Amino acid sequence: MDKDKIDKKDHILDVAERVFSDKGFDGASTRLISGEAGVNMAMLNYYFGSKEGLFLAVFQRKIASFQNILHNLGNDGSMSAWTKMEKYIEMYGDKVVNNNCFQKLLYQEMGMNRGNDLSNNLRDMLLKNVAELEKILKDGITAGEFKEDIDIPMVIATLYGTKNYIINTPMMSSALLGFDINDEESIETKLKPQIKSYMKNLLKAYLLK
Amino acid sequence: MDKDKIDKKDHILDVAERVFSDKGFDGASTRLISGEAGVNMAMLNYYFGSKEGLFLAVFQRKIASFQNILHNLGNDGSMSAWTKMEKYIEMYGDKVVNNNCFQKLLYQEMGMNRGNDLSNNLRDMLLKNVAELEKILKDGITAGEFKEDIDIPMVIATLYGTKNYIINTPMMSSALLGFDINDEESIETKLKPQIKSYMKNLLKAYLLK
DNA sequence: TTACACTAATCAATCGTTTGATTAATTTTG
DNA sequence: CAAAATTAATCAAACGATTGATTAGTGTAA
Repeated sequence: MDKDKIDKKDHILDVAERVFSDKGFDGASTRLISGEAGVNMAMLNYYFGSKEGLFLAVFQRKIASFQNILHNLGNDGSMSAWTKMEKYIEMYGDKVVNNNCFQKLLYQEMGMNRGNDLSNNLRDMLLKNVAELEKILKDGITAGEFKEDIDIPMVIATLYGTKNYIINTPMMSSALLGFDINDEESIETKLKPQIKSYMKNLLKAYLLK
Repeated sequence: MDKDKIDKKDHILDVAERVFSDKGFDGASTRLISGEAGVNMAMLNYYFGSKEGLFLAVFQRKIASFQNILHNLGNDGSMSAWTKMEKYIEMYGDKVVNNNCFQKLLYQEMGMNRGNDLSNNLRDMLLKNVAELEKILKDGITAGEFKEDIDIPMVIATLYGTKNYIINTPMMSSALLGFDINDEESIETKLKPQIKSYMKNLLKAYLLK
């Protein structure tokens, strides 16, 4: 069946996503990926053309799902700007845990100075999400809800930077927070509530008049 | 002269620091590093034993200088907790620009899940810096200067995370901020003042009663 | 001479990729 | 329908290139 093929490709992508995010692009060999996925090495090239093609496919699979999640939020006129921010924080707090291995991979690659198209694609993708945030913040200012002198780009850097710091340096954040960042239950019961609550308080204090 | 040897080693370390931070450990080949440094490939092993030894040496050279910078701050009783925080932010804002290529390398390596001793050493080193911040924040609470329900680990994550986000993903932050993050003059005249001012305002709103 | 600094050449290992052969599945043909 | 032809999926083996590392030898200064 065709279904099996898709499942198999998907399985390879799952494994590749994990291995890439652990070892980085250069550190993850095709032998390791194929080995962990339980498929023949040649299948990677058969399906994805090349190692870079596989890497790209890992991202492209996710990009679509990220695309239109946020767009509805910014254009909803019935909510106050701050309520939108709270919704945004809620969503982003959930994304932290669900896709933390992909998020790690994403920002790892963004940090590299590869001349690839990939880097540009990723940047544009992220900028779309960021644009929604910008819109919410600007609307909040013009509506008189937020202070006029808030630093929008920096707020965005804080929002994503705080999250990245926690999930990208688990050794540090585990020691800081007092529980294991890599443990799924701890993430669900401790990290998610904590980061949501903190971020709301932090931004409430900074943004609201 | 022995001086020449030291200068040469130092030159190699400078180059290695930059190349490692650009390409990552696995992506940076010894041929590339030696080529950019203008030395024979074998000199890397001659001086540093191995590629990993070179990598380690890049860090060890910096670690010492980071060690005792912050310690004086926490134990100065004459300053208020908030003044200490401001001093901390000033210092950290300067560090952003001066060592941004090393900082990138540092957190790149911290993100990797290598079982190395290096990762543990780096974590311990960073935790020492973090401990000073923790002390300032705790003292501020007991002194009645800061709110009692502030989330100390999260504040630290925000402080370092915001900085890391900006310097580790220059493609994103350049687009966000509207100027080139990699341009030294822009960093000096724009980024440094902006990040200092923002971080003070942000934390003032969140920390102070 | 002796110890050190340095180089070109070379090493085995591993890299990503390609190959030719084999099997499984599908389509076409009689 | 059944046989033949075609395509897709999979594999072990090997490819050339590159990796980090080592060697044997050259030059140099004390």
